[in-house]
Amino acid sequence: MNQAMPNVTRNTRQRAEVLALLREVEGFHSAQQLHQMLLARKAGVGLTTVYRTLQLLVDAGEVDSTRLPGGEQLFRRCSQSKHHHHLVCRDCGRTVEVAGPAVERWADQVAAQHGFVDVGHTLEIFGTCAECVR
Amino acid sequence: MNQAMPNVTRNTRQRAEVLALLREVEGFHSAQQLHQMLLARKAGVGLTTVYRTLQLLVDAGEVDSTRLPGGEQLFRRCSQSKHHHHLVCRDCGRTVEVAGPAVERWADQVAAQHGFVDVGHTLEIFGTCAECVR
DNA sequence: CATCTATCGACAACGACTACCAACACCACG
DNA sequence: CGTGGTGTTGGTAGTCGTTGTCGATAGATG
Ligand SMILES: [Zn+2]
Ligand SMILES: [Zn+2]
Ligand SMILES: [Zn+2]
Ligand SMILES: [Zn+2]
Repeated sequence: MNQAMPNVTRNTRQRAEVLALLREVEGFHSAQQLHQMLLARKAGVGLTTVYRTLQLLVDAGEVDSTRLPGGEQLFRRCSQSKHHHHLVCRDCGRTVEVAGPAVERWADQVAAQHGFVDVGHTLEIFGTCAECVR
Repeated sequence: MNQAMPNVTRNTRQRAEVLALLREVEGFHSAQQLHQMLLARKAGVGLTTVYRTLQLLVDAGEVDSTRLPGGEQLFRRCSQSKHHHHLVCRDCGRTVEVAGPAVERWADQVAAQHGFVDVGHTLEIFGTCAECVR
């Protein structure tokens, strides 16, 4: 007959391609950009699969995601697994990982002062990097 | 003949309606939500105009905007016109306006250290407010 | 190999948002 | 008050990122 247990993650060629690309790429990129790169290297991966794989990786904590002011979602494989934030170039996606212990404390403290619990935060710094200025 | 100076902001009924609504409403709402409210009160304001007016208000610093995790843009008339951030309850949407001069300086300084220019940032603190804990 | 089923992917659909453009209505001026 | 011009409106069509659909495909297990 059969048994119910729809919880197996398969090791497919497409997921390996996406992961390999993310390992070589620097900074944040959109799903569509990554898809274009995969096309360029003749990796056979559909756009839908790119989206799904990225979402899987985000859920698994393997990939960080942020959103452009326009709402577009960007993805990046992060080197650190601990909590940190990003300084991102609006034009080329170059990213610097930054840590601000003082900011973390400030955020928690402000929230506590107002009686908030289970506190989290989002913080992104945007700008144009030195390369893109020229 | 004529003179060139396309920089006059007119005082239209539609803009007054949007502003009046924003004055009565509490917390963050999407453009479409606000449009629905305007429909309900029989104010004749098109969706396009709602979007345009909100963008005007954001540019003028009269209204603050943030983005839902899904990317949808939310708007709120803020009591302060100067730069500040928000502490938002995940459950009820209650919002506290907070200011952190130290954070502002830190963000600009970090960006400058890495050669970034034209720098901006986003910062939101999320949590569960005292009311919603009970 | 055989079989089961998670996964793929081309395409359609969706939702937020914007461009278009002819009709409209502020408002400075006469 | 009229009137002219020009900033503004708004229905509609289109853009764009993202997700749903569903038959075809291909991992994994024995
Ligand atoms: Zn750059
Ligand atoms: Zn943090
Ligand atoms: Zn609450
Ligand atoms: Zn700030």
